[in-house]
Amino acid sequence: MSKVNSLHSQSKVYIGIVHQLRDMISKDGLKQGDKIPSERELSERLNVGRSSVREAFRALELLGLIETRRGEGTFLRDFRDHHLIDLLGMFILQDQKAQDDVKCTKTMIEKEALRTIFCQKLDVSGLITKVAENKGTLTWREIVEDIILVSNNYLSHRIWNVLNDYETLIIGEKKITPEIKEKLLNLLQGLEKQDKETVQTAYKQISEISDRELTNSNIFL
Amino acid sequence: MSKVNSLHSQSKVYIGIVHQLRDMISKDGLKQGDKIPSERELSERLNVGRSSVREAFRALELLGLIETRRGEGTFLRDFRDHHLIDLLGMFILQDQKAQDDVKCTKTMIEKEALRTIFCQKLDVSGLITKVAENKGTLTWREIVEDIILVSNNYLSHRIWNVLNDYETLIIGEKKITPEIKEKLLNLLQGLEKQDKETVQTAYKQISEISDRELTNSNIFL
DNA sequence: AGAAAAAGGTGGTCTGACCACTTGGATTCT
DNA sequence: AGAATCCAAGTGGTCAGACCACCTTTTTCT
Repeated sequence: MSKVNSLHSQSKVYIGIVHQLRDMISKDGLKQGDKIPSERELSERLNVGRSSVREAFRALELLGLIETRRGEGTFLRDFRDHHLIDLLGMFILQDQKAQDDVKCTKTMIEKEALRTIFCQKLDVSGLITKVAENKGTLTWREIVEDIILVSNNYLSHRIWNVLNDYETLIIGEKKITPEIKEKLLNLLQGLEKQDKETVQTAYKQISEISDRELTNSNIFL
Repeated sequence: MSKVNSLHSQSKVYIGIVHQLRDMISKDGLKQGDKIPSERELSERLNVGRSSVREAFRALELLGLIETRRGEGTFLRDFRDHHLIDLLGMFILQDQKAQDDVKCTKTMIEKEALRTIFCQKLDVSGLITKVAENKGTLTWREIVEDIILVSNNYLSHRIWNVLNDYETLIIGEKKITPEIKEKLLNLLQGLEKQDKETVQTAYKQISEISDRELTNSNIFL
């Protein structure tokens, strides 16, 4: 009984429920979109009050990890869908230093991804095709995300996503101009041909172009 | 009345409360450490049930935005102290690949910190003294943390901390052997003398030593 | 004055009661 | 039989009230 308190000795019940939930998810192999036991059932199963279950649910909901639908139930959400950033942005927006940190860290991840792709000679031919054939539907985010995905570090990808969300919230979406597209192709081809110089130059150029636009956007803040 | 629902038409009350809280914080100029009105008071002021206030509080608490102390009250936390990543980690980092990703990402942050320190010629003399005079009380974590702090990217620091916690949990704490201490001093002095070669060599050596020990530890997993 | 006890405030939790909404099966109509 | 309707059960959303445990402050007792 009351596994909630036995395993994770923390005081708060709702924290215990969060942990239980996580265990339950991994043990039962629940995937995104699957249904989670109802509040009432959980409260019985775990010997806790329904309100405590709700507290845990609401916390996870705000984090974007679950989704509740009135009259239907509670469901696991696609982890990629987090709206963490709305929240964070809502509370942190003011801090200029934090914004700089976000930019630095994001850049770091991007560079590292490029480095990894370069050093491990990972295949980017698909990406080149994608960019080359693009007819305007491609977003900047999508491309950079693809690049990071090729580098095959899911964690970095997640962090980058969070940071990008945050930045987008403040600055807005970056557009792909023909100019950027060209540099982007240079960069990708540089990766493919193992041409370090080209990659570095292209990346630097893209950064400069972006910064130029960012500065413009910033005026309005 | 019920400002909660009037302004932000969203259905859920607790979401409205989160927004109200945000407004309240910026309007009253609350800083980290300041006390937030009690659950009972808020529930009266906003014409909502106390349980709804609690749901909002628990969500913000899990996000690390507020802190509650039984018998005392609820307080604002350092916004930059969010444990977003902890949460993500808790739910996402479960397999071997994820662990590799953690190591890569952690290394990336460390390297970037070194790069920043090197390029911006930041001062590490204090660190050198600290390491040199160390009488065994210094932990590996502390040193690397200091290095990252010198690079002055708080966000990276937070992420690194989380990743390090995660790794420590799985692998255990790294010790500082005389061998590592020596390489560490080389590295720091390299930074100070703007000697790129020394820094790179030292970092590589330290990595190798660490990996050797990590491999040993891993046997027991 | 100092120590001990009581009072008041605060978060932590549970219970029970409604409400609003969705769903699916039973009922009714054609 | 088939289609449209209705209704009961299940689920989340919210509230009110009751305790408990804990901390601080005040009062009381010595």
